[in-house]
Amino acid sequence: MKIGELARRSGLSAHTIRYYERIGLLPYADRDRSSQRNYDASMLIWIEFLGRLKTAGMPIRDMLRYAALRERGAGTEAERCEILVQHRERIRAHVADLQACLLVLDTKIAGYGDQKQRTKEL
Amino acid sequence: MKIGELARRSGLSAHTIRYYERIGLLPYADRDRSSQRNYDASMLIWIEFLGRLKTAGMPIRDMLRYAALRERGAGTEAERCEILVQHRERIRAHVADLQACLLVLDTKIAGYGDQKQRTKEL
DNA sequence: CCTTGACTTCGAGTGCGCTCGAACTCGTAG
DNA sequence: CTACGAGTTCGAGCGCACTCGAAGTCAAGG
Repeated sequence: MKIGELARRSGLSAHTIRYYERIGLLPYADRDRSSQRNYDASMLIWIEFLGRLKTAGMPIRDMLRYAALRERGAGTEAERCEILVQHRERIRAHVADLQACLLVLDTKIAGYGDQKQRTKEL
Repeated sequence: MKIGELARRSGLSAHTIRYYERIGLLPYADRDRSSQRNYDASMLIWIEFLGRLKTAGMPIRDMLRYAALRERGAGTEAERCEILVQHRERIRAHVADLQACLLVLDTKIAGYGDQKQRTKEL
């Protein structure tokens, strides 16, 4: 698979894929005789996982640590796991924050609703 | 209250408070004879609410729309309410995304746990 | 042979949300 | 009187995560 197809299938732009390779988030891809990157389907899995981490708010520098350990392969599992566990805690905290915000918004919106109600009643 | 105290009590830096005023997120503050800003406690409430919106991931441009309507006062309630309702939906969607990420992470972490288990057993 | 279009590298530019520093003015305490 | 600390304005700089454009290469189709 060339970069264009990977882009289409992953939802990233080709520019972004090259950028991710440049910074080390994606492994350096094999090139064909005319220097074009050639990917196999497993890259989609990795990109999808990166997308999860991104959605989860993980900064790129942490993804880089994870990606680097992944490149090193066996023997790095404990450290990789540690990164994920730490990030899971951050997400949980963030979800709790968001839920607190939802409460505040519900209250505020209910307040506006009351006003509307009173206006109607006039 | 001068800017330093507001900074201490709100958790923002004085630099950030001035920046927020500059862009219109905080109302233009009254100045004393020597051009120093003078705040009353109600500003803390507003800043705290802005903090909620920020935690909730609202971009500054949307906070600005809300702040502008608030400045205009009465008659803007419906529009303000609309902004909050829309943002509440975005937060809900985001929470759902995060929960999906948590599931993926739990699975991944459990996988690493298994490996650790197997290693122990060797 | 020639065009087309997808690829290559490289470096510069963008948008967001601050963050900082320089140079200045005040009001109060010693 | 003077030194200090807290304030002022202004504009520049920063970190993040892309995003884009220029200039070039290459393989396949008409």
